Amino acid sequence: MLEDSNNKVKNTLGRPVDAGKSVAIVKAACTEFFNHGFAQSSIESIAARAGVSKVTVYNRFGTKEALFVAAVEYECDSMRDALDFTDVAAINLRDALIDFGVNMNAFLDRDEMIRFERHLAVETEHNPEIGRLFLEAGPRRMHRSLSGLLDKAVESGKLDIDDTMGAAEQLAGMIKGMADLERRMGQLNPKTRHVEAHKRVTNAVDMFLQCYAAN
Amino acid sequence: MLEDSNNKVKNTLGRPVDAGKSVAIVKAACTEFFNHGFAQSSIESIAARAGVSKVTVYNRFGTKEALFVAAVEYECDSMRDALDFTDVAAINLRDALIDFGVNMNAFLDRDEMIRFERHLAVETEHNPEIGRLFLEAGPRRMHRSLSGLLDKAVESGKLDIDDTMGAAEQLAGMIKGMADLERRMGQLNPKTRHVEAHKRVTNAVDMFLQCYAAN
DNA sequence: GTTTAATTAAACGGAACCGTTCAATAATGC
DNA sequence: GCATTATTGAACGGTTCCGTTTAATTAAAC
Repeated sequence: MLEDSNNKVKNTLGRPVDAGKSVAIVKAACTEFFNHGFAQSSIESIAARAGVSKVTVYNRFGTKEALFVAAVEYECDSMRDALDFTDVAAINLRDALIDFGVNMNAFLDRDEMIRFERHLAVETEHNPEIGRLFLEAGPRRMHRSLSGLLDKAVESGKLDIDDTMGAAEQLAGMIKGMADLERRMGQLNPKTRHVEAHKRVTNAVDMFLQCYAAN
Repeated sequence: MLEDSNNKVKNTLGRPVDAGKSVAIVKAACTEFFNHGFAQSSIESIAARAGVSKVTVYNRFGTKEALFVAAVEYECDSMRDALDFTDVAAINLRDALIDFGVNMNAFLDRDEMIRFERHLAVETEHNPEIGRLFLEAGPRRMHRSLSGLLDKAVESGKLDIDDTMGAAEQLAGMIKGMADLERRMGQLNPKTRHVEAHKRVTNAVDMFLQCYAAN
């Protein structure tokens, strides 16, 4: 994903490009950007964190904005990789849905993800494209994944749902509940958040199944 | 809410303080802060927008941070005032809930609110207290309001719900759906968002009633 | 008119940062 | 050795901004 050759013909002459440095820069950029925001992050601190000179950063990425976009893309790639709760090996549907919900919550509950979402949302005001990148890499992917799970349950006669995408949206919405907002506003109790989340998930799944279970 | 006298004994001597200026400053601060973020906003542009000298801003609010807090409080006050969909005079419960959902969605769908939420979430990282202020003034208030509406329906025998706060959370979550995220990431189609929202609300309410309607 | 306090414009010191330039050095192929 | 490219450190010009100071002006009470 990180194209290092800069679209140039591979040079056989001179000092070779150290590919690891681009990765180090992007990782450092993620840390800085998604912990302090775009404007608050300086290229120099990113370079320092990456163990690289500022000039190298500019040589590889051109501008601060381009580096930010690269950081977003990198983070989205990580999301894509980490977002495979699809292979739920649960025996019954209820357990599968609860599993999905608990995993989803745990995924969203990580500090990195919270901060990433916060700062990304602000930067979409300057560059809407990165908002689309994020949604495609994460939420929409997860939405389709849950919808697919429901599709299978419909096919096997366990559920009776017309619009599985809509139903998946309902379930995901209930699973998030108010915690989504409380989390983003930094008001989720670290001690009780996991217990509360589990309760919220089971309640949501049970309510959901009560409605959509096939007669 | 805006205390202008600075805890001093009212002066009868000298030039009197122009109370309108504090309001103008806070309003200008809201515009700047919640459109460009804290760090990107300069005291000088706020002062200019308020038609006031920079020194006056510092005389009244002391620091940039204090001004930001004042702006958040002002915005939260506005929220409190605007957040009265309580008096739903709908005849049947379904209409009342749909009304509530549509109003809530319209409230959240305003550009000012979207930007306010975005920038506030980022600033909670530096100052968690403002996150609490926001949640109390807005979301939690609305949550209790919806829960109260459900309570009445339970009392009058229309609904059968043990945990009305939990149920209200479920309904609100479904009403938000994915749109909440899409909106924050700047990917909600301006042309279809209202229609989609209405459909999402009615579907959520119907699903909700199907589950919790008293036998 | 005099006194008192609020307000202003202008300027300042200090800091931070972006993006560039330049000379020096490092790592490769020949 | 030489040629070539990557990389570095240091410095620079330009900009922006914070928070303060100063001298001048304004609006009220007396």
